[in-house]
Amino acid sequence: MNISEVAIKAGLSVKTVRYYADIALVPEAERSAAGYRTYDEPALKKLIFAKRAREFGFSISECQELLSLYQDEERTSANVKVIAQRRLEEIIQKQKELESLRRALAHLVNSCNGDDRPNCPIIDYLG
Amino acid sequence: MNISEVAIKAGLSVKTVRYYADIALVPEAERSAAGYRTYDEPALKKLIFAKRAREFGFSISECQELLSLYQDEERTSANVKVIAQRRLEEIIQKQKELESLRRALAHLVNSCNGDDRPNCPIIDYLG
DNA sequence: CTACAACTTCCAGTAACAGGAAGGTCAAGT
DNA sequence: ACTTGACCTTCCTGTTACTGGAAGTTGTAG
Repeated sequence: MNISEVAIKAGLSVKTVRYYADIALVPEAERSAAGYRTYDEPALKKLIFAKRAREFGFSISECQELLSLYQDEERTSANVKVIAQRRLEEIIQKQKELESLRRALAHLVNSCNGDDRPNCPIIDYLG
Repeated sequence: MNISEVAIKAGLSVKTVRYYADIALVPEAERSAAGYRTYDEPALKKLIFAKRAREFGFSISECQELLSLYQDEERTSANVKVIAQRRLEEIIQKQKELESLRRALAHLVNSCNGDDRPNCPIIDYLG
């Protein structure tokens, strides 16, 4: 497969696939005589894996770790779980922050008349 | 006030205050003979305003808009409210995304034994 | 033989700063 | 007067995970 075919199958952009090859996250399988990147099934699977991991918000380096574990027959599920749990905690933390922001901002927005006068509790709060 | 004093009072780093001056978000009030940035009370207030707005997740350019409105006696609260409401919607949208991520990831983490065997539903799901 | 699509590398830009180098300035202590 | 050390300046690089675009090469269809 050439890069555009594998990109479509993985649901990634060509740019992203090339980028993943550059940073050695998912290297191409081989190069054609003309220097074109070519991908095989295992490489495609890794791209799909990387894509899903990224969707969960794992960083590139976490994706590295996860991909290593993915390919490691000797892996332990404990190792995988630690990484996932760490990410889960981050998500929960972020949720807490967002919820407190949402409450405060919603309160301000609700108390703002939104009319043509200058008086505004949002501005007052910020200033 | 020199930059470090105003930075402390605004709860920002010196680097950030300098950056805000560079991008003209909150310019210094004047320069001393030696070329030092000096800040007065109004400048400090703007820095504090910018800091609070950033904490709500407003982008720098939104902070620009809000600061203009802050300084505009002719502003309408409607204009302010539009910006805040837009941000509120973004927060709510992000919350939805995070909640769906959290659910999916929590489910995977819960179903993973986390032992010394390679079998792992997290890896299975990603692969 | 000629388009034209798809490929390549390389460089710049994004957001909002942080880190650090090289050098000028200021106030205090000797 | 001199030195020391804290604080200031500008300028450049790095961060994250890509995206956009330029310039040049290759593959393929008509």
